[in-house]
Amino acid sequence: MDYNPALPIYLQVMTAIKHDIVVGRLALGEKMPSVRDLAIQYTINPNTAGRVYKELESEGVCFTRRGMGTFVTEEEEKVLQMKEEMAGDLISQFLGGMRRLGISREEAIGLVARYQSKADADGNGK
Amino acid sequence: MDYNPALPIYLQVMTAIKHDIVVGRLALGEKMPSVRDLAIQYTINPNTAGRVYKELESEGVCFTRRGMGTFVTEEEEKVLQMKEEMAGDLISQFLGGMRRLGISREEAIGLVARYQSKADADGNGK
Amino acid sequence: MDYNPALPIYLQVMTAIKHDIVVGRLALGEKMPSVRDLAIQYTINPNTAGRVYKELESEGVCFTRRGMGTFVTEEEEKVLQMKEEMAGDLISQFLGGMRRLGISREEAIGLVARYQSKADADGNGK
Amino acid sequence: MDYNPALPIYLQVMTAIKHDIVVGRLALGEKMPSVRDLAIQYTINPNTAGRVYKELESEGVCFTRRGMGTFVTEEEEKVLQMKEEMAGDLISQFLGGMRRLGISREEAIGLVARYQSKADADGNGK
DNA sequence: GTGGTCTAGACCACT
DNA sequence: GTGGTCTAGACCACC
Repeated sequence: MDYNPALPIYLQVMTAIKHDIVVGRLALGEKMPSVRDLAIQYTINPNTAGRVYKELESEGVCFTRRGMGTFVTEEEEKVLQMKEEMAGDLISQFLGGMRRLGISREEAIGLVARYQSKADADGNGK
Repeated sequence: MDYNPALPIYLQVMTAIKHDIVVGRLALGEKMPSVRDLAIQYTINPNTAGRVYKELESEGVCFTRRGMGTFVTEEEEKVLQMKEEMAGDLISQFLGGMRRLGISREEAIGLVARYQSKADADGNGK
Repeated sequence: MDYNPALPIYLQVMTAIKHDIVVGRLALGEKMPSVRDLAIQYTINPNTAGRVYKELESEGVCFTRRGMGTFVTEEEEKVLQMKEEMAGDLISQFLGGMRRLGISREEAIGLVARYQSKADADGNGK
Repeated sequence: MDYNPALPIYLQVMTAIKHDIVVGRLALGEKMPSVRDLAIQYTINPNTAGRVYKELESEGVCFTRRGMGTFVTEEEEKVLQMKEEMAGDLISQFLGGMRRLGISREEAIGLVARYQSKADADGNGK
């Protein structure tokens, strides 16, 4: 994983973990890596890893049991909410960019519906 | 303007200028700031500013006359092409993010159509 | 190498390298000197050497891999095209000079066919 | 007229004048501009203009009569010789360039015979 | 005044 | 080690 130096690393790791939960790579209630393992896995400082879990817990994304470890929340509701929030961020960013290009929401929707990526459109990679 | 350290400054300035052209803040054929003024305006080195214009020219976005200055292209066609390209990039990035959340294009379109920004919900029209 | 002050150095070095490729002193796909070595070899600034490679790459003459180096293109087609282009430039310049002397293309061809260099006439084969 | 800083100006002016003679813009025996007028015409120093005539005279291209001025040679033979010499230089330079591209004289002749300039070949200027 | 080129020296990311 | 970017400051040619 490579980090955007403009953003705090702990935020970027939080986002990556939320992704894992939303798409099911981390199941509801599943045990998450130890702080030390998380630090190794993301090549970050153990202190930073600890902060990641602390912030995620404050958002209700996970909870910790002393001596047991950290676990993904068991509330499906919460996961749906996360998904909506992350999707909302994407949409907001997308519509903002389109607006800056002078493109309305309706036009944007039409464009998304018709969108063909370059790779799809033509058969060659160049 | 604050720069994303993950991207070359000259690319970010190029994008900002393209935006200005696409939305008409810079008109077709209009004289653009001198290399030195651009450097001041974006707080970059005159060399970097020169590179911005050179790269933009190689993309056909502007043209330059020695001793006269740099000018926005006079081909409206080119501006439309730029707009499409920039919109395409936004869509690609948007759909990629949604796919990573496990959301299909069709679902994404539905979400965009129903999307209400926080600001809108609060009654803030801006 | 001594440079013609009337032409940008980077263009002259580009031409020299293209010559090397066209006549096979630099083979298809072969690794080219590093930017720093090129700078030493041609007694130019590393920045200028980098520009040479960048411009050559934009012409499709070479390609570059980060951390690996710069390599001659692997497309023989491209080399043939370069050769034709460089020959075309020579011919254009030659015919232009002849025309300025009031000599037609047909006459020029006849002169070339009968041409004996001073060195040849003296029996010097080089 | 713009001068190539790599070559002495007086040589460049000499070449320009020889051109004028070879193509007949300056006729056999015609009076040439005074040293002062030549200096103005080519925006060079009068000393340099004097040197131009001195060198041309030493080559037999012109002759001077005290109190009368400088005149183009009256020997048609000489003009032919100049033309041949200048054409020979062009041919030598041309064949040298071709040889450096690995192209023989015979091939070069074929290319010249078939040569179509870009402008001639296609009807558009771009 | 305009853009174009060059040098010097620095820091970065990738291998 | 590789190329890529950026700054600083200089000189040039053109208008």
